[in-house]
Amino acid sequence: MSDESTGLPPSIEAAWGLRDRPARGPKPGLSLKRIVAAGIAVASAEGLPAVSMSRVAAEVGASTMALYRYVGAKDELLALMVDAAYGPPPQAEPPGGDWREGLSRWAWAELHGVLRHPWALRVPITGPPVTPNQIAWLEQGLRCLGSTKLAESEKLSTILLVSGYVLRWATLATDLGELPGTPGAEAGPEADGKPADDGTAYWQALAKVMDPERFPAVTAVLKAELAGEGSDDFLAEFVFGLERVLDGIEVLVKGRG
Amino acid sequence: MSDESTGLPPSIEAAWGLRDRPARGPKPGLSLKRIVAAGIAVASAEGLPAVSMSRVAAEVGASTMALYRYVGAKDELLALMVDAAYGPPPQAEPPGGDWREGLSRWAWAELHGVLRHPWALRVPITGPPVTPNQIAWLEQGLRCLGSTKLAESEKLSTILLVSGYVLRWATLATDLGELPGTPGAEAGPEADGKPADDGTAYWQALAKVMDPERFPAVTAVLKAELAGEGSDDFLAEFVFGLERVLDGIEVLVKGRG
DNA sequence: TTGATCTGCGTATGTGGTACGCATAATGGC
DNA sequence: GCCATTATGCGTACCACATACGCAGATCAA
Repeated sequence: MSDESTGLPPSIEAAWGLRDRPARGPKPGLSLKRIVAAGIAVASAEGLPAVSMSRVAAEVGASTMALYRYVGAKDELLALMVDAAYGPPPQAEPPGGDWREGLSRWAWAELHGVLRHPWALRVPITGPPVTPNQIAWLEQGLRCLGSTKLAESEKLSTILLVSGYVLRWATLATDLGELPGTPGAEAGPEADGKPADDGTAYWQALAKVMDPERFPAVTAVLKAELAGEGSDDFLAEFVFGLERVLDGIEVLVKGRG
Repeated sequence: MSDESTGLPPSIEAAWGLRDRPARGPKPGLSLKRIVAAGIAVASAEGLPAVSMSRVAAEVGASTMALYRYVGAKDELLALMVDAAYGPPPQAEPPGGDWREGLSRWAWAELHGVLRHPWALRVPITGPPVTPNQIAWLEQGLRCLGSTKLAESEKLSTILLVSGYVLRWATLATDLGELPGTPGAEAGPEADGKPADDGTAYWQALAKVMDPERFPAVTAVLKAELAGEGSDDFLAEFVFGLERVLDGIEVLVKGRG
């Protein structure tokens, strides 16, 4: 039952620093790190769809199949890319500090991370987090709650809640084209003839297909958005939701304090 | 500038009921509805990866290319599948009712929807919602907030917040294998020799790769999870986060009078 | 009836993930 | 120092899949 097999793919174990290089055999000409870095370079420059095994292999100057000595499948490469894109989490507040301040910082750091690597938002989720940096982020988040009296499972749910908000918001924001740096596949933001999308294209399209009488509430929002309320500082909308989440957590924490 | 082009794909416009059938030409032998239903059938029975254009075509007794008379690309088919899976939203509370009660119902309905169609969680997001049912869900959610004094953009953020929580939670829960009905691609939950995953496999794997001294907070959560706290009723964890979200919103709503 | 128009779909193309197996390189044991 | 052992790089497939293109036949306006 408790033997040493983790059930995790070898490349993930390698990312954890397990799996020392075997004694016999030729030295590896590549490294996981280089491959992952190449994948990130491609994704950053040309978007996630451009990341194919052969494209990444070309980037490191190897053949396609050489990569499979380092990762078991493309999914693993993508997972490792996301992990590397996150990088190590920001340092924790001194223990005993304000949990709200800490979680807020943590959320902002995650936001900045995914905005620097928008492609990471498009990587299909294949399972719960198992890579070192992701776990390290989780660790930092949980530590922020160390001074509270929440149960362990509640802390986990709380972190999940905050992180979920950040990722969802970032995804929608990049979807709406309100942010730079999300090349769909090939072209830059305004490489074609059309003017750069200012984020209203979505609402305009909606206005044309929607019956205002059937959808009065959506119509009201739509009008407000087209009138430009709040779009002058799109981060203000992020702050709004984040404060809501933290308020909700605070209600609970104080109730236990 | 405001001509009649929506910029949306024809199949999406068709889902909105625009685009009457042209007068000339043979009658279509298929329909969007049938194609989408076939896609859902395949996804439900064999998982999202099994949904290929040829597989869906076989399901409706047509050739692969016939589908392209109805949808412009596979992405559109997936979007329409998700829309159909959501279906119409639950009926709104009588106007003026309690917003919290309404939003809570709304969140539960969404949860039940995605648990009935777990594959929908795996459909890659390609843009903001533009399909009729998705907009209808948005409408219902916004209406719940009709009795509050929130600004329009705040209402939108609020709905995004709640929906984001539901979807993230459902995704993680299905990832952990705690739920039935998520066939990865081919096999049922326990088709191979191994016993059905009770949801602890993830935590056990983590325990083996993680250094407890570097990750004390994660280790604490892990121990609690392995000890079985809360896993007896996995929906309790959903409730926890949902109540946090609603509490946070309530703080704001009450602050506005 | 005739021609415009639209449908179903056969064919073909390109791309991408990945199984398999061989030649080659490094190492440990003798 | 020689050889069995063990890894590595990678060439060669294979297969699945999305989708461009174009033709034949159906359908209806005139």
